Amino acid sequence: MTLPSFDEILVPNDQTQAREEHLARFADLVGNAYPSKFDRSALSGREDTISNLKAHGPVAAASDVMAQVRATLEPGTRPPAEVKDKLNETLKELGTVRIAGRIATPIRGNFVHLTDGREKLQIYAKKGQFTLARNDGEADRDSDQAWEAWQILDHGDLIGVEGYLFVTNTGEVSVHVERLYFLAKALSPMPDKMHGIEDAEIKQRQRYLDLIASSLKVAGDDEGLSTRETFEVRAKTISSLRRFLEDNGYIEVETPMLTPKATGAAAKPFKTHHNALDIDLYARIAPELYLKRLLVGGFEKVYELNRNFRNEGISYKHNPEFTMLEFYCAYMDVNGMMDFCERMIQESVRRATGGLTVNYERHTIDFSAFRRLTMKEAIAETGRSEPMSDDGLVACFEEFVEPNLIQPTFITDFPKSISPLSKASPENPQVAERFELYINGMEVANGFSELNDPREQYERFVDQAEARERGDDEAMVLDEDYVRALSYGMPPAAGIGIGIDRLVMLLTNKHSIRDVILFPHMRPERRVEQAEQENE
RNA sequence: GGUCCGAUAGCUCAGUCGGUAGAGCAAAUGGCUUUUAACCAUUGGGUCCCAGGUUCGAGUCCUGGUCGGAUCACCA
Repeated sequence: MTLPSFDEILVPNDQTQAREEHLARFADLVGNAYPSKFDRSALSGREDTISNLKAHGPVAAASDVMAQVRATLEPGTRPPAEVKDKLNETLKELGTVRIAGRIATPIRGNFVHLTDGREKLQIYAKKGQFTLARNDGEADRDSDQAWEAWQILDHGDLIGVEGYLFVTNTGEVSVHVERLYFLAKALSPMPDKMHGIEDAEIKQRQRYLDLIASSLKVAGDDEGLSTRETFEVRAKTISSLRRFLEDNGYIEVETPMLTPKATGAAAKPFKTHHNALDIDLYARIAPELYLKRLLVGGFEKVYELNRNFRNEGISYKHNPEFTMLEFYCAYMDVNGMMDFCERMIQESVRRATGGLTVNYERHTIDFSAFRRLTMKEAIAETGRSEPMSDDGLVACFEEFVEPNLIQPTFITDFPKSISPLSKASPENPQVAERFELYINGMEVANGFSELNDPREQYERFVDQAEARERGDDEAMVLDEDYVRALSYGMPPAAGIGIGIDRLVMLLTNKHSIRDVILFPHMRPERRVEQAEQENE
């Protein structure tokens, strides 16, 4: 086996060579170019990250004062010196701040911005007025050597500074550096500060670089959420869903990802092998049957928010692994679940966006009230005649109705034949007590009254097995232990699965699932020589 | 898998009819040193995705391939 060399992984060019030289000089100047820590100060009662200082700390306060002063001035004019001087006295009394971050602008002159990934803060270094801290416990380098060090810092390096806050002539709150710390080197050059990374492949493969680019970007804020903001909304959405469920008495559980049978949904699984047991296992396609075993066991409200794996096509709304929220509530039926789902999604929209409407592509999606239609009613609205067979009904729905369901809509009364885990309606035994939620033509959720009659559940599995015999390789697989579990008595219950990636797409106005997954599935990267060898 | 489009400097992109490989940003050197995306001057930087073909000559035309994007089909 031959491993690639360091130079094959990081191909040297004029930029990396300059940075390597700077790194060597820093190693000499500070003793250790990769120190273990940097303690940030806590002026505002919390660690002085740049974001905290700008949101809650003295930087926020001073910026407010300057903003008020500026509002009284002609655009482009500098704030009066007396205002600035007074503010600077107050800031200096606060004492020393210690902040760390990535150098967000090329070094040019005395000013540089640092970023903590979200916010930027300007720092000012004046020759003769700061020293360079050593990372090996020795005494600081003097101000001449510190100035030498300042000049060989590169765009993207990670540094810490100790100094006092002040306001510049143009009114920007900055840190006057008194002590400079070198924390880590950026050997590779930073992306273009105006354009960032445009190549979708690099954005996805090297998400770290995409995130750096979005934190360095200077202008052009009309392009919607940055990559950073998109994943912050994703995190907020997920935590709001968890909070909502827990406030309503649900507990989070974890059920197997590696399962002996891929069942609980209609999908093709990934197969793997356990060596010690010498058995094949499948990455789960749904946690559903495990969660309902917990209803049998007496957990009345359970949820699981985690990945499912389906060995199928990749598209703007499909990734081989995707995040699904599934939850089950004992003694509730399909109608109760629709009510609950509606309230929960409204809450997550409110948390993510502050309101109940979302602009998505050319549409404004209004989450304030979800429509409810039976599948047949939805087809009738298109003016088409109603197909007779279940398969025809579903095909007609998927082709003519689904793409046009832009506003949040619950579709109910699915054919029982395609709903093997769902209770049949007492009024119409051919119809399942099931719904799917559609938004912007995408299925976002799927829920039903859970079938809890073990004998009927067995018969449904038999029907699925027959469909499989006929060539439907996505028909559901019989789970004997699940039938056995139902035989002990499962309370009447409703359950639902919500596609989190798709929900986040809607909340962030992203049109590809890959834009809301940090590391979406991609073909492995191959170097040219490798590809050539394999082709021979 | 089908169709269409794309790949040129570290990044963002030009490149006309087939005739010496270009710009901005970034980098290096020097100057400036309270600036607000781009300060001034100079310099360096290229497997034009890969392989083959046509041609006196290919970034450009042709064939095959790799990777990516859009879209259609299947799937949540």
